[in-house]
Amino acid sequence: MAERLYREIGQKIRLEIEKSALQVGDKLPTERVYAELFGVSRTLVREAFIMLEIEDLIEVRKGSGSYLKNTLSSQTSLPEISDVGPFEMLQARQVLESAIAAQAALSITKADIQKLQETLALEGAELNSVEKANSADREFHLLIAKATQNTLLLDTATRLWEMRDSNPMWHQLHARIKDSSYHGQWIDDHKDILTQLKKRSESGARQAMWQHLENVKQTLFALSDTEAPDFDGYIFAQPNKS
Amino acid sequence: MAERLYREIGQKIRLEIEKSALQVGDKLPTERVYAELFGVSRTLVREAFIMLEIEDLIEVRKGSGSYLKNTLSSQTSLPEISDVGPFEMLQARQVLESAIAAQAALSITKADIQKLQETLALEGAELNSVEKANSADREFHLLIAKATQNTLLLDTATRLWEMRDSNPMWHQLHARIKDSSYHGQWIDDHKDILTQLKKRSESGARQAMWQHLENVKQTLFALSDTEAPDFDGYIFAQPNKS
DNA sequence: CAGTTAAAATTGGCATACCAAATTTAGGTT
DNA sequence: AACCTAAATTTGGTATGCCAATTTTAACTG
Repeated sequence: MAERLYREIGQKIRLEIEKSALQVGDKLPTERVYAELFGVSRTLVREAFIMLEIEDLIEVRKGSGSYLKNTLSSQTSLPEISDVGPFEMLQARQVLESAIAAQAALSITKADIQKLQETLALEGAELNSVEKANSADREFHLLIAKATQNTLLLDTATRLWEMRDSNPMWHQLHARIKDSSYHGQWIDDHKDILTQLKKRSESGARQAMWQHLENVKQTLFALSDTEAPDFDGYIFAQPNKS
Repeated sequence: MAERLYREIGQKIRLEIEKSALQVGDKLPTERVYAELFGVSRTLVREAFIMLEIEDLIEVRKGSGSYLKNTLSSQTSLPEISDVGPFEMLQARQVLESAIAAQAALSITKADIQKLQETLALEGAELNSVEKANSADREFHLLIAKATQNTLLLDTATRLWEMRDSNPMWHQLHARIKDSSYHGQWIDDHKDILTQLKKRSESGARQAMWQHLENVKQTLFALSDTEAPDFDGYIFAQPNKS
Protein backbone atom coordinates (compact mmCIF):
# COMPACT_ATOMS: atom_id res chain seq x y z
CA MET A 1 0.00 0.00 0.00
CA ALA A 2 1.72 3.11 -1.26
CA GLU A 3 -0.94 5.41 0.04
CA ARG A 4 -0.26 8.55 1.94
CA LEU A 5 -0.40 7.75 5.62
CA TYR A 6 -2.63 10.61 6.68
CA ARG A 7 -5.46 9.11 4.67
CA GLU A 8 -5.11 5.85 6.51
CA ILE A 9 -5.15 7.65 9.85
CA GLY A 10 -8.18 9.65 8.73
CA GLN A 11 -10.01 6.45 7.91
CA LYS A 12 -9.12 4.97 11.28
CA ILE A 13 -10.45 8.09 12.98
CA ARG A 14 -13.70 7.73 11.07
CA LEU A 15 -14.02 4.19 12.36
CA GLU A 16 -13.30 5.37 15.90
CA ILE A 17 -16.01 8.00 15.58
CA GLU A 18 -18.41 5.30 14.51
CA LYS A 19 -17.39 2.89 17.25
CA SER A 20 -17.83 5.48 19.99
CA ALA A 21 -21.18 6.55 18.52
CA LEU A 22 -20.37 10.25 18.62
CA GLN A 23 -23.21 12.65 17.88
CA VAL A 24 -23.06 15.87 15.90
CA GLY A 25 -21.65 18.58 18.15
CA ASP A 26 -19.79 16.16 20.38
CA LYS A 27 -16.15 16.74 21.12
CA LEU A 28 -13.61 14.41 19.59
CA PRO A 29 -10.61 13.00 21.45
CA THR A 30 -7.65 15.34 21.12
CA GLU A 31 -4.97 15.02 18.49
CA ARG A 32 -2.57 13.78 21.15
CA VAL A 33 -4.93 10.99 22.17
CA TYR A 34 -5.29 9.69 18.65
CA ALA A 35 -1.54 10.02 18.11
CA GLU A 36 -0.85 7.76 21.07
CA LEU A 37 -3.71 5.42 20.16
CA PHE A 38 -2.38 4.85 16.66
CA GLY A 39 1.28 5.09 17.63
CA VAL A 40 2.08 7.94 15.28
CA SER A 41 3.10 11.56 15.68
CA ARG A 42 0.59 14.29 16.30
CA THR A 43 1.55 15.80 12.95
CA LEU A 44 -0.04 12.90 11.13
CA VAL A 45 -3.19 13.04 13.19
CA ARG A 46 -3.33 16.75 12.51
CA GLU A 47 -3.09 16.10 8.77
CA ALA A 48 -5.86 13.54 9.06
CA PHE A 49 -7.96 16.13 10.91
CA ILE A 50 -7.38 18.58 8.07
CA MET A 51 -8.63 15.94 5.67
CA LEU A 52 -11.77 15.38 7.73
CA GLU A 53 -12.23 19.12 8.12
CA ILE A 54 -12.14 19.66 4.38
CA GLU A 55 -14.63 16.83 3.98
CA ASP A 56 -16.80 18.86 6.35
CA LEU A 57 -17.02 16.02 8.84
CA ILE A 58 -15.39 17.83 11.76
CA GLU A 59 -14.64 21.35 12.90
CA VAL A 60 -11.37 22.29 14.56
CA ARG A 61 -11.22 25.06 17.16
CA LYS A 62 -7.88 26.31 18.40
CA GLY A 63 -7.35 25.86 22.13
CA SER A 64 -10.67 24.14 22.51
CA GLY A 65 -10.75 20.91 20.56
CA SER A 66 -12.33 19.31 17.53
CA TYR A 67 -16.03 18.67 17.15
CA LEU A 68 -18.19 16.44 15.01
CA LYS A 69 -19.90 18.66 12.46
CA ASN A 70 -21.80 16.13 10.35
CA THR A 71 -23.01 12.60 10.63
CA LEU A 72 -20.94 9.90 9.05
CA SER A 73 -23.98 8.74 7.10
CA SER A 74 -24.27 12.14 5.45
CA GLN A 75 -20.75 11.58 4.16
CA THR A 76 -22.35 10.08 1.08
CA SER A 77 -19.56 8.67 -0.93
CA LEU A 78 -20.67 9.62 -4.38
CA PRO A 79 -20.36 6.72 -6.78
CA GLU A 80 -16.91 6.76 -8.29
CA ILE A 81 -17.19 8.17 -11.75
CA SER A 82 -15.23 5.33 -13.24
CA ASP A 83 -17.65 2.85 -11.71
CA VAL A 84 -20.52 4.23 -13.74
CA GLY A 85 -20.71 2.90 -17.25
CA PRO A 86 -21.48 5.10 -20.24
CA PHE A 87 -24.86 3.52 -20.81
CA GLU A 88 -26.03 3.97 -17.27
CA MET A 89 -24.88 7.55 -17.54
CA LEU A 90 -26.76 8.09 -20.79
CA GLN A 91 -29.89 6.63 -19.30
CA ALA A 92 -29.68 9.04 -16.38
CA ARG A 93 -29.17 11.93 -18.77
CA GLN A 94 -32.14 10.78 -20.81
CA VAL A 95 -34.43 10.74 -17.80
CA LEU A 96 -33.19 13.96 -16.24
CA GLU A 97 -32.38 16.12 -19.24
CA SER A 98 -35.70 15.39 -20.93
CA ALA A 99 -37.47 16.57 -17.80
CA ILE A 100 -35.26 19.65 -17.66
CA ALA A 101 -35.97 20.41 -21.30
CA ALA A 102 -39.70 20.13 -20.64
CA GLN A 103 -39.38 22.61 -17.80
CA ALA A 104 -37.20 24.91 -19.90
CA ALA A 105 -39.91 25.08 -22.55
CA LEU A 106 -42.09 26.84 -20.00
CA SER A 107 -39.64 29.47 -18.89
CA ILE A 108 -37.34 30.01 -21.86
CA THR A 109 -36.78 33.59 -23.02
CA LYS A 110 -36.03 35.07 -26.43
CA ALA A 111 -32.48 35.74 -25.32
CA ASP A 112 -32.05 32.08 -24.38
CA ILE A 113 -33.34 31.01 -27.77
CA GLN A 114 -30.98 33.41 -29.44
CA LYS A 115 -28.00 31.94 -27.60
CA LEU A 116 -29.10 28.42 -28.42
CA GLN A 117 -29.28 29.29 -32.10
CA GLU A 118 -25.76 30.72 -32.03
CA THR A 119 -24.43 27.61 -30.33
CA LEU A 120 -26.20 25.40 -32.82
CA ALA A 121 -24.62 27.32 -35.70
CA LEU A 122 -21.25 26.85 -34.03
CA GLU A 123 -21.82 23.12 -33.84
CA GLY A 124 -22.40 22.99 -37.57
CA ALA A 125 -19.33 25.07 -38.30
CA GLU A 126 -17.00 23.05 -36.11
CA LEU A 127 -17.76 19.62 -37.48
CA ASN A 128 -14.09 18.97 -38.19
CA SER A 129 -12.77 19.91 -34.77
CA VAL A 130 -13.79 17.23 -32.30
CA GLU A 131 -12.89 19.33 -29.32
CA LYS A 132 -14.86 22.38 -30.34
CA ALA A 133 -17.86 20.40 -31.49
CA ASN A 134 -17.94 18.61 -28.19
CA SER A 135 -17.71 21.83 -26.24
CA ALA A 136 -20.54 23.35 -28.30
CA ASP A 137 -22.59 20.23 -27.66
CA ARG A 138 -22.11 20.63 -23.94
CA GLU A 139 -22.90 24.32 -24.17
CA PHE A 140 -26.16 23.60 -25.96
CA HIS A 141 -27.38 21.22 -23.30
CA LEU A 142 -26.34 23.41 -20.39
CA LEU A 143 -27.99 26.47 -21.92
CA ILE A 144 -31.26 24.57 -21.85
CA ALA A 145 -30.79 23.79 -18.18
CA LYS A 146 -29.97 27.43 -17.57
CA ALA A 147 -33.20 28.44 -19.28
CA THR A 148 -35.17 26.83 -16.47
CA GLN A 149 -33.82 29.62 -14.26
CA ASN A 150 -33.46 27.07 -11.53
CA THR A 151 -30.04 26.84 -9.89
CA LEU A 152 -30.41 23.22 -8.88
CA LEU A 153 -31.51 22.05 -12.29
CA LEU A 154 -28.52 23.75 -13.87
CA ASP A 155 -26.34 22.29 -11.16
CA THR A 156 -27.68 18.80 -11.80
CA ALA A 157 -27.11 19.03 -15.54
CA THR A 158 -23.61 20.40 -14.98
CA ARG A 159 -22.76 17.49 -12.71
CA LEU A 160 -23.87 14.99 -15.31
CA TRP A 161 -21.69 16.60 -17.96
CA GLU A 162 -18.72 16.83 -15.67
CA MET A 163 -19.03 13.13 -15.01
CA ARG A 164 -19.23 12.43 -18.69
CA ASP A 165 -16.14 14.48 -19.43
CA SER A 166 -14.10 12.82 -16.73
CA ASN A 167 -15.16 9.28 -17.55
CA PRO A 168 -12.35 7.48 -19.36
CA MET A 169 -14.77 4.88 -20.68
CA TRP A 170 -16.73 7.52 -22.47
CA HIS A 171 -13.67 9.01 -24.08
CA GLN A 172 -12.82 5.62 -25.52
CA LEU A 173 -16.19 5.42 -27.16
CA HIS A 174 -16.15 9.01 -28.26
CA ALA A 175 -12.83 8.57 -30.01
CA ARG A 176 -14.48 6.10 -32.38
CA ILE A 177 -17.15 8.55 -33.37
CA LYS A 178 -15.11 11.51 -34.41
CA ASP A 179 -14.76 10.62 -38.06
CA SER A 180 -18.24 9.28 -38.45
CA SER A 181 -21.31 11.14 -39.59
CA TYR A 182 -23.17 10.84 -36.33
CA HIS A 183 -22.52 14.42 -35.42
CA GLY A 184 -24.73 15.47 -38.29
CA GLN A 185 -27.55 13.35 -36.91
CA TRP A 186 -27.12 14.88 -33.49
CA ILE A 187 -27.20 18.39 -34.85
CA ASP A 188 -30.51 17.57 -36.47
CA ASP A 189 -31.69 16.33 -33.06
CA HIS A 190 -30.64 19.61 -31.53
CA LYS A 191 -32.58 21.48 -34.18
CA ASP A 192 -35.68 19.49 -33.28
CA ILE A 193 -35.23 20.30 -29.63
CA LEU A 194 -34.81 23.98 -30.35
CA THR A 195 -37.95 23.94 -32.50
CA GLN A 196 -39.98 22.53 -29.64
CA LEU A 197 -38.50 25.03 -27.20
CA LYS A 198 -39.43 27.87 -29.54
CA LYS A 199 -42.99 26.58 -29.58
CA ARG A 200 -42.80 26.43 -25.80
CA SER A 201 -44.10 22.90 -26.03
CA GLU A 202 -43.42 21.09 -22.80
CA SER A 203 -44.15 17.59 -24.05
CA GLY A 204 -42.51 18.33 -27.40
CA ALA A 205 -39.26 19.39 -25.79
CA ARG A 206 -39.35 16.39 -23.48
CA GLN A 207 -39.81 13.98 -26.35
CA ALA A 208 -37.25 15.65 -28.59
CA MET A 209 -34.59 15.51 -25.88
CA TRP A 210 -35.51 11.92 -25.05
CA GLN A 211 -35.25 10.91 -28.69
CA HIS A 212 -31.93 12.70 -29.06
CA LEU A 213 -30.37 10.77 -26.21
CA GLU A 214 -32.01 7.60 -27.46
CA ASN A 215 -30.17 8.12 -30.73
CA VAL A 216 -26.91 8.69 -28.90
CA LYS A 217 -27.47 5.49 -26.95
CA GLN A 218 -28.16 3.51 -30.12
CA THR A 219 -25.05 4.85 -31.77
CA LEU A 220 -22.79 4.07 -28.88
CA PHE A 221 -24.37 0.68 -28.43
CA ALA A 222 -23.71 -0.22 -32.04
CA LEU A 223 -20.12 0.95 -31.81
CA SER A 224 -19.35 -0.81 -28.55
CA ASP A 225 -21.10 -3.96 -29.74
CA THR A 226 -19.06 -4.37 -32.87
CA GLU A 227 -15.71 -3.03 -31.84
CA ALA A 228 -15.37 -3.01 -28.08
CA PRO A 229 -16.31 -6.17 -26.24
CA ASP A 230 -14.92 -4.68 -23.01
CA PHE A 231 -18.14 -2.85 -22.19
CA ASP A 232 -20.13 -5.97 -21.46
CA GLY A 233 -20.45 -5.27 -17.80
CA TYR A 234 -21.95 -1.91 -18.47
CA ILE A 235 -24.63 -2.91 -20.89
CA PHE A 236 -27.95 -3.76 -19.35
CA ALA A 237 -31.56 -3.89 -20.35
CA GLN A 238 -32.76 -0.50 -21.49
CA PRO A 239 -36.37 0.33 -20.74
CA ASN A 240 -38.32 1.85 -23.58
CA LYS A 241 -40.16 5.09 -23.70
CA SER A 242 -43.89 4.53 -23.89
CA MET B 1 -9.84 36.77 10.25
CA ALA B 2 -9.94 33.76 12.50
CA GLU B 3 -9.45 31.30 9.70
CA ARG B 4 -7.03 28.47 9.78
CA LEU B 5 -3.79 29.49 8.10
CA TYR B 6 -3.42 26.48 5.85
CA ARG B 7 -6.56 27.48 4.00
CA GLU B 8 -5.13 30.89 3.31
CA ILE B 9 -1.91 29.36 2.03
CA GLY B 10 -3.90 26.93 -0.09
CA GLN B 11 -5.80 29.78 -1.67
CA LYS B 12 -2.56 31.65 -2.37
CA ILE B 13 -1.17 28.56 -4.05
CA ARG B 14 -4.28 28.35 -6.21
CA LEU B 15 -3.68 31.93 -7.30
CA GLU B 16 -0.04 31.15 -8.05
CA ILE B 17 -1.09 28.17 -10.17
CA GLU B 18 -3.39 30.45 -12.09
CA LYS B 19 -0.80 33.21 -12.51
CA SER B 20 1.83 30.85 -13.83
CA ALA B 21 -0.72 29.24 -16.18
CA LEU B 22 0.17 25.69 -15.21
CA GLN B 23 -1.35 22.90 -17.29
CA VAL B 24 -2.65 19.57 -16.08
CA GLY B 25 0.28 17.25 -15.53
CA ASP B 26 2.77 20.05 -14.95
CA LYS B 27 4.99 19.99 -11.91
CA LEU B 28 4.34 22.48 -9.16
CA PRO B 29 7.06 24.38 -7.32
CA THR B 30 8.26 22.39 -4.31
CA GLU B 31 6.89 22.82 -0.83
CA ARG B 32 10.14 24.54 0.16
CA VAL B 33 9.78 27.11 -2.60
CA TYR B 34 6.27 28.06 -1.56
CA ALA B 35 7.34 28.13 2.08
CA GLU B 36 10.02 30.71 1.31
CA LEU B 37 7.73 32.60 -1.07
CA PHE B 38 5.02 33.04 1.54
CA GLY B 39 7.42 33.31 4.48
CA VAL B 40 5.97 30.37 6.39
CA SER B 41 7.20 26.95 7.40
CA ARG B 42 7.07 24.00 5.07
CA THR B 43 4.62 22.35 7.47
CA LEU B 44 1.95 24.87 6.54
CA VAL B 45 2.59 24.51 2.84
CA ARG B 46 2.36 20.77 3.28
CA GLU B 47 -1.00 21.15 4.99
CA ALA B 48 -2.18 23.37 2.15
CA PHE B 49 -1.03 20.72 -0.32
CA ILE B 50 -3.06 18.14 1.56
CA MET B 51 -6.09 20.39 1.23
CA LEU B 52 -5.55 20.75 -2.51
CA GLU B 53 -4.92 17.03 -2.80
CA ILE B 54 -8.23 16.21 -1.13
CA GLU B 55 -9.94 18.67 -3.43
CA ASP B 56 -8.42 16.58 -6.21
CA LEU B 57 -6.59 19.57 -7.66
CA ILE B 58 -3.07 18.22 -7.26
CA GLU B 59 -1.29 14.92 -6.78
CA VAL B 60 1.66 14.53 -4.42
CA ARG B 61 4.41 12.01 -5.11
CA LYS B 62 7.06 11.32 -2.52
CA GLY B 63 10.59 12.06 -3.66
CA SER B 64 9.36 13.44 -6.95
CA GLY B 65 7.17 16.45 -6.46
CA SER B 66 3.59 17.61 -6.77
CA TYR B 67 1.68 17.76 -10.00
CA LEU B 68 -1.42 19.52 -11.25
CA LYS B 69 -4.16 16.92 -11.57
CA ASN B 70 -7.18 18.99 -12.59
CA THR B 71 -7.91 22.38 -14.04
CA LEU B 72 -8.86 25.15 -11.71
CA SER B 73 -12.03 25.72 -13.71
CA SER B 74 -13.19 22.17 -13.03
CA GLN B 75 -13.17 23.06 -9.35
CA THR B 76 -16.87 23.79 -9.67
CA SER B 77 -18.12 25.51 -6.60
CA LEU B 78 -21.57 24.09 -6.10
CA PRO B 79 -24.19 26.65 -5.20
CA GLU B 80 -24.25 27.17 -1.47
CA ILE B 81 -27.19 25.29 -0.05
CA SER B 82 -28.31 28.24 1.99
CA ASP B 83 -28.49 30.35 -1.16
CA VAL B 84 -31.17 28.12 -2.63
CA GLY B 85 -34.66 28.87 -1.43
CA PRO B 86 -37.16 26.18 -0.49
CA PHE B 87 -39.38 26.92 -3.46
CA GLU B 88 -36.60 26.73 -5.99
CA MET B 89 -35.63 23.47 -4.36
CA LEU B 90 -39.15 22.10 -4.53
CA GLN B 91 -39.43 23.04 -8.16
CA ALA B 92 -36.24 21.16 -8.93
CA ARG B 93 -37.53 18.15 -7.03
CA GLN B 94 -40.79 18.33 -8.93
CA VAL B 95 -39.05 18.30 -12.29
CA LEU B 96 -36.47 15.65 -11.44
CA GLU B 97 -38.35 13.35 -9.11
CA SER B 98 -41.36 13.10 -11.40
CA ALA B 99 -39.04 12.02 -14.19
CA ILE B 100 -37.36 9.54 -11.88
CA ALA B 101 -40.73 8.15 -10.80
CA ALA B 102 -41.72 7.68 -14.43
CA GLN B 103 -38.54 5.74 -15.06
CA ALA B 104 -39.02 3.72 -11.89
CA ALA B 105 -42.44 2.60 -13.11
CA LEU B 106 -40.69 0.78 -15.94
CA SER B 107 -38.12 -1.08 -13.89
CA ILE B 108 -39.72 -1.53 -10.48
CA THR B 109 -39.73 -5.03 -8.97
CA LYS B 110 -42.13 -6.76 -6.62
CA ALA B 111 -39.57 -6.49 -3.85
CA ASP B 112 -39.35 -2.72 -4.37
CA ILE B 113 -43.11 -2.42 -4.17
CA GLN B 114 -43.10 -4.49 -1.01
CA LYS B 115 -40.58 -2.16 0.63
CA LEU B 116 -42.51 0.89 -0.47
CA GLN B 117 -45.66 -0.49 1.12
CA GLU B 118 -43.87 -1.10 4.39
CA THR B 119 -42.47 2.42 4.39
CA LEU B 120 -45.89 3.83 3.63
CA ALA B 121 -47.37 1.94 6.57
CA LEU B 122 -44.61 3.34 8.76
CA GLU B 123 -45.49 6.86 7.66
CA GLY B 124 -49.06 6.36 8.78
CA ALA B 125 -48.00 4.89 12.10
CA GLU B 126 -45.54 7.64 12.93
CA LEU B 127 -47.81 10.61 12.42
CA ASN B 128 -47.06 11.92 15.88
CA SER B 129 -43.30 11.76 15.66
CA VAL B 130 -42.09 14.47 13.31
CA GLU B 131 -38.64 13.03 13.05
CA LYS B 132 -39.70 9.51 12.18
CA ALA B 133 -42.39 10.65 9.76
CA ASN B 134 -39.86 12.81 8.00
CA SER B 135 -37.36 10.01 7.77
CA ALA B 136 -40.01 7.66 6.38
CA ASP B 137 -40.94 10.34 3.86
CA ARG B 138 -37.36 10.53 2.70
CA GLU B 139 -37.11 6.77 2.59
CA PHE B 140 -40.19 6.52 0.39
CA HIS B 141 -38.82 8.94 -2.18
CA LEU B 142 -35.36 7.43 -2.24
CA LEU B 143 -36.71 3.90 -2.62
CA ILE B 144 -38.39 5.05 -5.80
CA ALA B 145 -35.11 6.40 -7.11
CA LYS B 146 -33.46 3.15 -6.17
CA ALA B 147 -36.07 1.23 -8.14
CA THR B 148 -34.72 2.76 -11.34
CA GLN B 149 -31.61 0.64 -10.73
CA ASN B 150 -29.58 3.56 -11.97
CA THR B 151 -26.80 4.73 -9.70
CA LEU B 152 -26.81 8.29 -10.97
CA LEU B 153 -30.55 8.73 -10.60
CA LEU B 154 -30.37 7.51 -7.02
CA ASP B 155 -27.38 9.77 -6.47
CA THR B 156 -29.25 12.75 -7.86
CA ALA B 157 -32.29 12.15 -5.66
CA THR B 158 -30.08 11.66 -2.63
CA ARG B 159 -28.33 14.95 -3.27
CA LEU B 160 -31.64 16.78 -3.44
CA TRP B 161 -32.76 15.34 -0.12
CA GLU B 162 -29.45 16.07 1.52
CA MET B 163 -29.80 19.65 0.46
CA ARG B 164 -33.30 19.79 1.83
CA ASP B 165 -32.25 18.39 5.16
CA SER B 166 -29.36 20.78 5.55
CA ASN B 167 -31.27 23.86 4.51
CA PRO B 168 -32.15 25.93 7.58
CA MET B 169 -34.84 27.77 5.66
CA TRP B 170 -36.66 24.53 5.06
CA HIS B 171 -36.53 23.52 8.69
CA GLN B 172 -38.19 26.79 9.62
CA LEU B 173 -41.05 26.04 7.30
CA HIS B 174 -41.24 22.43 8.30
CA ALA B 175 -41.54 23.33 11.96
CA ARG B 176 -44.83 25.06 11.21
CA ILE B 177 -46.29 21.98 9.60
CA LYS B 178 -45.73 19.43 12.28
CA ASP B 179 -49.01 19.90 14.08
CA SER B 180 -51.07 20.39 10.97
CA SER B 181 -52.96 17.76 9.04
CA TYR B 182 -50.91 18.09 5.89
CA HIS B 183 -49.07 14.89 6.54
CA GLY B 184 -52.29 13.02 5.97
CA GLN B 185 -52.67 14.64 2.58
CA TRP B 186 -49.12 13.73 1.69
CA ILE B 187 -49.60 10.14 2.68
CA ASP B 188 -52.57 9.99 0.35
CA ASP B 189 -50.30 11.40 -2.37
CA HIS B 190 -47.81 8.66 -1.66
CA LYS B 191 -50.56 6.08 -1.98
CA ASP B 192 -51.43 7.46 -5.40
CA ILE B 193 -47.82 7.28 -6.48
CA LEU B 194 -47.52 3.70 -5.30
CA THR B 195 -50.72 2.77 -7.13
CA GLN B 196 -49.31 4.10 -10.39
CA LEU B 197 -46.01 2.32 -9.81
CA LYS B 198 -47.86 -0.93 -9.23
CA LYS B 199 -49.62 -0.44 -12.55
CA ARG B 200 -46.19 0.27 -14.05
CA SER B 201 -47.69 3.36 -15.59
CA GLU B 202 -44.92 5.70 -16.64
CA SER B 203 -47.08 8.75 -17.22
CA GLY B 204 -49.24 7.93 -14.20
CA ALA B 205 -46.27 7.81 -11.89
CA ARG B 206 -44.89 11.01 -13.37
CA GLN B 207 -48.15 12.86 -12.85
CA ALA B 208 -48.73 11.49 -9.36
CA MET B 209 -45.27 12.55 -8.23
CA TRP B 210 -45.69 15.95 -9.87
CA GLN B 211 -49.03 16.47 -8.18
CA HIS B 212 -47.62 15.42 -4.82
CA LEU B 213 -44.87 18.01 -4.96
CA GLU B 214 -47.32 20.54 -6.29
CA ASN B 215 -49.37 19.99 -3.14
CA VAL B 216 -46.29 20.39 -0.98
CA LYS B 217 -45.48 23.63 -2.78
CA GLN B 218 -48.98 24.95 -2.26
CA THR B 219 -48.92 24.11 1.41
CA LEU B 220 -45.59 25.74 2.02
CA PHE B 221 -46.56 28.72 -0.05
CA ALA B 222 -49.68 29.25 2.02
CA LEU B 223 -47.78 28.91 5.26
CA SER B 224 -44.95 31.22 4.27
CA ASP B 225 -47.38 33.72 2.80
CA THR B 226 -49.44 34.10 5.93
CA GLU B 227 -46.87 33.65 8.63
CA ALA B 228 -43.40 34.18 7.29
CA PRO B 229 -42.81 37.32 5.24
CA ASP B 230 -39.08 36.59 5.27
CA PHE B 231 -39.26 34.27 2.30
CA ASP B 232 -40.13 36.97 -0.20
CA GLY B 233 -36.85 36.72 -1.99
CA TYR B 234 -37.36 33.07 -2.63
CA ILE B 235 -40.82 33.15 -4.09
CA PHE B 236 -40.99 33.43 -7.83
CA ALA B 237 -43.40 32.64 -10.59
CA GLN B 238 -44.16 28.93 -10.69
CA PRO B 239 -44.80 27.44 -14.11
CA ASN B 240 -47.75 25.12 -14.36
CA LYS B 241 -47.87 21.58 -15.50
CA SER B 242 -49.74 21.20 -18.77
C1' DC C 1 30.59 6.93 -27.43
C1' DA C 2 26.83 4.05 -25.16
C1' DG C 3 25.38 1.84 -21.44
C1' DT C 4 25.62 0.91 -16.52
C1' DT C 5 26.11 1.86 -11.86
C1' DA C 6 26.73 4.35 -7.81
C1' DA C 7 26.97 8.57 -5.45
C1' DA C 8 24.91 13.11 -4.72
C1' DA C 9 21.14 16.18 -4.72
C1' DT C 10 16.25 16.94 -4.61
C1' DT C 11 11.81 16.28 -2.69
C1' DG C 12 8.21 14.77 0.12
C1' DG C 13 7.33 12.02 4.91
C1' DC C 14 7.33 12.08 9.63
C1' DA C 15 8.58 13.34 14.42
C1' DT C 16 9.89 16.44 18.14
C1' DA C 17 9.76 20.81 20.38
C1' DC C 18 8.02 25.08 21.46
C1' DC C 19 4.20 28.80 20.90
C1' DA C 20 -0.47 30.80 21.58
C1' DA C 21 -5.35 30.62 22.25
C1' DA C 22 -8.98 28.74 25.03
C1' DT C 23 -10.52 26.51 28.97
C1' DT C 24 -10.40 25.05 33.52
C1' DT C 25 -9.15 25.50 38.14
C1' DA C 26 -7.88 27.79 42.45
C1' DG C 27 -7.84 31.56 45.23
C1' DG C 28 -9.40 35.72 46.92
C1' DT C 29 -13.04 39.34 47.72
C1' DT C 30 -17.56 40.78 48.90
C1' DA D 1 -22.22 31.27 48.94
C1' DA D 2 -21.56 34.15 44.68
C1' DC D 3 -18.61 36.42 41.95
C1' DC D 4 -14.47 37.93 39.96
C1' DT D 5 -9.54 37.28 38.77
C1' DA D 6 -5.38 35.10 37.61
C1' DA D 7 -2.58 31.17 37.34
C1' DA D 8 -2.25 26.47 35.64
C1' DT D 9 -3.70 23.27 32.29
C1' DT D 10 -5.37 21.76 28.05
C1' DT D 11 -5.52 22.04 23.17
C1' DG D 12 -4.56 23.28 18.64
C1' DG D 13 -0.74 26.19 15.71
C1' DT D 14 3.72 26.58 13.76
C1' DA D 15 8.63 25.80 13.06
C1' DT D 16 12.78 23.01 12.74
C1' DG D 17 15.27 18.85 11.88
C1' DC D 18 16.18 14.45 10.26
C1' DC D 19 14.53 10.30 7.40
C1' DA D 20 13.34 7.86 2.98
C1' DA D 21 11.96 7.65 -1.80
C1' DT D 22 13.04 9.49 -6.15
C1' DT D 23 15.54 11.77 -9.49
C1' DT D 24 19.64 13.59 -11.31
C1' DT D 25 24.42 13.64 -11.99
C1' DA D 26 28.96 11.74 -12.49
C1' DA D 27 32.04 8.22 -12.80
C1' DC D 28 33.21 3.89 -14.70
C1' DT D 29 33.34 0.13 -18.08
C1' DG D 30 32.95 -2.09 -22.49
